[in-house]
Amino acid sequence: MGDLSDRYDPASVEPRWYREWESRGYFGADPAAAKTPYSIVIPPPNVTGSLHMGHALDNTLQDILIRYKRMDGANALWVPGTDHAGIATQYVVERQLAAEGKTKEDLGRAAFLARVWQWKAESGGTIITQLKRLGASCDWSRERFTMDPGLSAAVREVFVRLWEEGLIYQDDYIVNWCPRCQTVLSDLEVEREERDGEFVYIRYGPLTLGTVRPETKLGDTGLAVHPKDRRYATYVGQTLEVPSVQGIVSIRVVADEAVDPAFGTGVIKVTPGHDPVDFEIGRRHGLPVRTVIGFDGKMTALAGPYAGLDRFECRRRIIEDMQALGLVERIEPYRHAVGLCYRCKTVVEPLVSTQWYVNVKPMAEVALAAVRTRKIRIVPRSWTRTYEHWMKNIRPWCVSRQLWWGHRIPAWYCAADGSVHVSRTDLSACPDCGGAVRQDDDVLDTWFSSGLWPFSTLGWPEETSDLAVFYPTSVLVTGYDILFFWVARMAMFGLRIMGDVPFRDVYIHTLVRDAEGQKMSKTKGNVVDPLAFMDTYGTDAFRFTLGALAVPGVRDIRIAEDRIEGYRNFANKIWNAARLVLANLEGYAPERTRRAHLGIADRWIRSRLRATVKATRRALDRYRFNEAASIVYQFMWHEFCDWYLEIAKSRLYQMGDPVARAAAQRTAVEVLETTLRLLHPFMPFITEELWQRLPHSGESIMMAPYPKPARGTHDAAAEGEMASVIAIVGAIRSIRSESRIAPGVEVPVIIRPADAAAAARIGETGALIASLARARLEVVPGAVRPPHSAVAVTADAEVYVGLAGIVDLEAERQRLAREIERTAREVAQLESKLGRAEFVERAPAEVVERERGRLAEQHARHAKLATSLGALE
RNA sequence: AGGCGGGUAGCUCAGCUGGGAGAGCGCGGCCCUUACAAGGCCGAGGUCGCGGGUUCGAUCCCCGCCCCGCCUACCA
Repeated sequence: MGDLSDRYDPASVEPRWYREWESRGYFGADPAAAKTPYSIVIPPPNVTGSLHMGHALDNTLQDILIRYKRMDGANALWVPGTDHAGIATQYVVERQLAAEGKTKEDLGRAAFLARVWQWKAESGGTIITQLKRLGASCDWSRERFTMDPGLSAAVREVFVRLWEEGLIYQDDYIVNWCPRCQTVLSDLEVEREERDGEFVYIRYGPLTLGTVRPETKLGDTGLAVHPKDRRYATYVGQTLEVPSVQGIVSIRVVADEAVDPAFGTGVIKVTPGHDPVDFEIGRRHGLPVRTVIGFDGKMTALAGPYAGLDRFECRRRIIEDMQALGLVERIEPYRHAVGLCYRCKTVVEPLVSTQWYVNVKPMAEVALAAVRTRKIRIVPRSWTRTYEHWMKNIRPWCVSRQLWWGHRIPAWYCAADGSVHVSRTDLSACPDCGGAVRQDDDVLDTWFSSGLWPFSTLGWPEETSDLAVFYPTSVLVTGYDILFFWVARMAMFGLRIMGDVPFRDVYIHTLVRDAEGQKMSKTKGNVVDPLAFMDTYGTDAFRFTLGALAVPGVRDIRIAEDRIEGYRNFANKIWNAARLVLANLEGYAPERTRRAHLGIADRWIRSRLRATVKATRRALDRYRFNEAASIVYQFMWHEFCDWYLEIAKSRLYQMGDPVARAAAQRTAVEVLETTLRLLHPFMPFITEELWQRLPHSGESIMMAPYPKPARGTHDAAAEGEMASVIAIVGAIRSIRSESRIAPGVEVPVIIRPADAAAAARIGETGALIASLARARLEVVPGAVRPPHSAVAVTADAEVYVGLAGIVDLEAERQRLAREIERTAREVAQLESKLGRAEFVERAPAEVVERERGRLAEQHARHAKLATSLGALE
């Protein structure tokens, strides 16, 4: 085939094959198929988002697994889909409106939602197209969206059930409020950031206390000290009349364990309306909530003269006013953590309001047990601790959001009798009194619907065959950043609703950082676009890079461009190896060759292939993507290309010896074809393109069987002989290189085998050695070093390279001296080790034996080299 | 504060149950040898953070320390 260019051009191959696979229906799974099910649900990306590095890694790994299992005979299903991403999507559309000078209130709820749906229609296809570009073999006929009718029905069903079971309830509680987004945030949605602030010591009559939030003083309804703090015992229970910016105020002193007597003055002010700890203290002691900061982040009417001020402006003003009144004892600089909205980074305001909660505690216990009993296996296992810690300390999950985009809470309020009704169907009248009802304005936290993803996508609450066959899913692949947000919630919901784990394995991978190890973010401007990498280096090279970087561990990986370039070169290497093979297939007739015709190299590469197949499968089975990648890489490049093809070339060109040629052809084709299948999950496109051109059976590599270790191909003898060849050839090449012998010049070489067995081996492989080392070879048992020759010693031979007229005596002396020194060090080390009685007595016999063998070998080597050096004169 | 993880070749990192220190890139030398210069061959380069301990033997296990990350947290 002379029509292959000498460079692999991904752009001309990739789109063609993806279309082909898709149109032939290879991605689809059939629940009725009589095969072992293997299923994955995609972590749904934001519907209006675009592919970033994290997605690329996540989905490449999933595709590797699903392609591997599909080839390996499983009924493989990969369910794709997208998430409505409530707050994120709403935020984007709100910004679009702002650019037009409008707000969502200007549009009203219905029109705003229409606008979001429109935006979804416009941009929702982007990420799907990009996933296809990546080669993701998802079953697109099963694509889902969290706000599809079916999935919305699942959300409502779960909400109602949990309500009926008393696990969902409403509560007046202190929440994390984002004054900018105008919504409550779950604890997980609040980011912590260290900031410099001021610690202000304020006088409260006889007591002094420190605070970083003096403006909340206006909402104080108590003071608290530790119950065992003797300093303040006399004040506990008293109501103090203290001067303040609002005149004399009455304030009660309570004793509470939450106070740390060693911090500050040991006295705290209690502001139940604006601090979570204070809220709890207030509840314990019956202190009233006094809300002085509103949902807009401004001071309320209760703040008296400060009403209407921004909370931070109020802080400055109140400090000044207190200083004027002599109420400030001192101010110290103070660094502390503030809570920020994960979306817009606005400082979160703790506020009391009515919200919907899920009592996750009982579900968490079950989900915790599932991991402990290994019904869910977390890989790598180190994440189980983190998971356990979180599950054990879990608090009620606030699920209502004051947003418009999302699943509206299925609760209706009756204006007439004040009753609340949670219902599977929309209500138009109060079931109790028939009065008018109004649905709750809020929507559910995005993670509520994604928590149902493993079963809602398979059709639940309908009893579908998909659900019966593919649930629980086989593995969930995701980054550690959403272990709590998502993985833990799926575990809880799956066990509660389905009565079974949502997935058997969870493979947690790391995050992708830039080359400097920085987290990628739009604001930092260091976001690298995976599409650009695919354009420049090809999708296969990019995927292979991600696979090779996917180390089991918690250390984040850096995307390094030179690495991708290296694997681009790898793709090119494969391409050219295939070119060589394809160009020499004329008259290929595998049925006419027999095992007996196979040469050493043929047997060797087949034996190595077997080991490679075994190791690759083992690595993939354990989610060691990097190992699998490196094993195949090593084999393909450094064994198949560097040695086998180099050796096979001469036979492939040898039209005069059809038997030898056929054996080489057959081996080259079979090994290459198998390696392509082995590589396919990592590099789907190039492997398909080449596989199609090679002799093969079946219509596509992606539906061909994944290689299994071929029986009868393990060949210790051939591996031993090739190891000997490689060592001798390496020794000769090394001498050639150091002695500056031009590559074209043939050198005379005399080989002295170490023993009869070695002589036999080298007798078999002599011609091979000669051609690989460009040598005129003589095998002479008991040979002495000829004059003007350089010497090398391998495990089973002494090698004399004749350098008459070329050899530089002094250079050779130095080379030998270095070699001898190295060997002597080795010998000394081994001798001291073996000289210790404890080692010989207590180490396992095989270890001692191996060390003895090595010593003998090095000893002999040392002696031979020393002799040679002596003979140099 | 607690938890987790990292410190191995110039750079980025592997090193799975303790027993010969590896890869890629980079670097130096020689080669455009008809599959591939996105290539071939040869080579240099490491006190495995520091100090103890366990062990016949430690990059690996234990303790302490020094740096660097990350996550969780109601010290106002």
